[in-house]
Amino acid sequence: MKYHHGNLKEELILSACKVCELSGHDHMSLRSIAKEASVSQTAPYRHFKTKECLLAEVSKRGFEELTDRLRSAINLKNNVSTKEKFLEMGLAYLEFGLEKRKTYDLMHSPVIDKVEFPELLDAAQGAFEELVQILKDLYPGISEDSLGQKCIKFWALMHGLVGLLDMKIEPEIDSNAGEAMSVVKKDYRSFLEQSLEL
Amino acid sequence: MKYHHGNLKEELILSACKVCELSGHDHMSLRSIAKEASVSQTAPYRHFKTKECLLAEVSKRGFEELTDRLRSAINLKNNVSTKEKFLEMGLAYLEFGLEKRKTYDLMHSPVIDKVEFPELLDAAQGAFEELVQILKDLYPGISEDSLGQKCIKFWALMHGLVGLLDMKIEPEIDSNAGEAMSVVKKDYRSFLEQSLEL
DNA sequence: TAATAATGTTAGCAGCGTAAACATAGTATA
DNA sequence: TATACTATGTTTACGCTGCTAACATTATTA
Repeated sequence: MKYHHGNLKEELILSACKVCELSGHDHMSLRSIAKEASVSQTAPYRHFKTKECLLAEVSKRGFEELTDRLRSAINLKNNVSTKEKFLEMGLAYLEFGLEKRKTYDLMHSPVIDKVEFPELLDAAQGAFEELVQILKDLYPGISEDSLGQKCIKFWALMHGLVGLLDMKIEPEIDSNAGEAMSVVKKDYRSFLEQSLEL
Repeated sequence: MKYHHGNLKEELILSACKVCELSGHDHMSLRSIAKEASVSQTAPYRHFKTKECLLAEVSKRGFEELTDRLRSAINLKNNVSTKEKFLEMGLAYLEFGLEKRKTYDLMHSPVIDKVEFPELLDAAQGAFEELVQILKDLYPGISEDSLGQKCIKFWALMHGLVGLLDMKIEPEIDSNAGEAMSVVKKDYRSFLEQSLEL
């Protein structure tokens, strides 16, 4: 075991990602991350000014993975309609949010002040750009304002849905009727199709 | 100054609400709450088993206030259309989310495991019920499934919008075009109207 | 009136983020 | 090549945190 690790910064980020998805961001201590990387408690301070900086890096990785997933969803099949690609993108967003729930929470948590981390904003913008591009393809010649509105609407709906789908809170339509959420869960696709007015 | 406070539990909840909206839930310590209520650091433990229990109470109050606001928005004016009332309710939701942002965050934060606090779930259900009721008025004879979908769609959109409206992340449609979010901010009402298909 | 329960305080533990001082290894310069 | 410097690791320690235990005071009840 050498004194100098060689690649500790990257190792710490990976450990942090692991601990985050395992325990959730409000249960991850710098000490547990350091332990996961088999290094002393204060070693992270040689690579990150504060704990928040390390969390910001985890968050950034999250946005990068989300961007990748959205892009993949769009590009996977070539011989399908733009509308179909758009739907696939929506599903990819939901899947990411549900599979990597704890990371998704961190990405949207107020514990990281995004204003202080420009590269985090850039990573988030990356995901948005995928959306903007496909919306432009879907509605050729659309005005900037309409594009903006559609963009926001999609993003808000997806973000809200991730929260609701995972949440325990859900509207109880009727005491002895099925729960509203299960109706949605049964068929994301038709729900998306209707909600996004496709 | 008497030894026995008489109404400490309620006082602590109010102090906690105050500290929450002032500092955000990840910066509120039991000690600071106790100090705000001018009581010893461990006094809260006579009324709340853990810190989480106190936070759950704050969250519950949040849902109750939200419910009140939604109800008020619907009932304020009597001689307006159901559609108009529905729009007012949407605005009320957004206003609550933006005005009480820190509390809103706590209400949706994973730090409180909602499954462990049934009365918190009840409070959240209360808000949903306002929505369900007005949707039934708006679409008389609507099927349970459609009602469920509309319900989820509204809630997800509102929840997502609160996040986006407050967030620093937003889609950059074009480098030198206005930001998408400002388009929405300029006129919530018309955005809601369009997004909710009214 | 005496016992008991309820509700407050004080003292102290282990875990946390972080700073300071120190140790070791890799790099640049003489 | 010897030496200084920088980068990167460890140890130690501080103040803050949630929480428990032991104790003090007041309210309630037999």
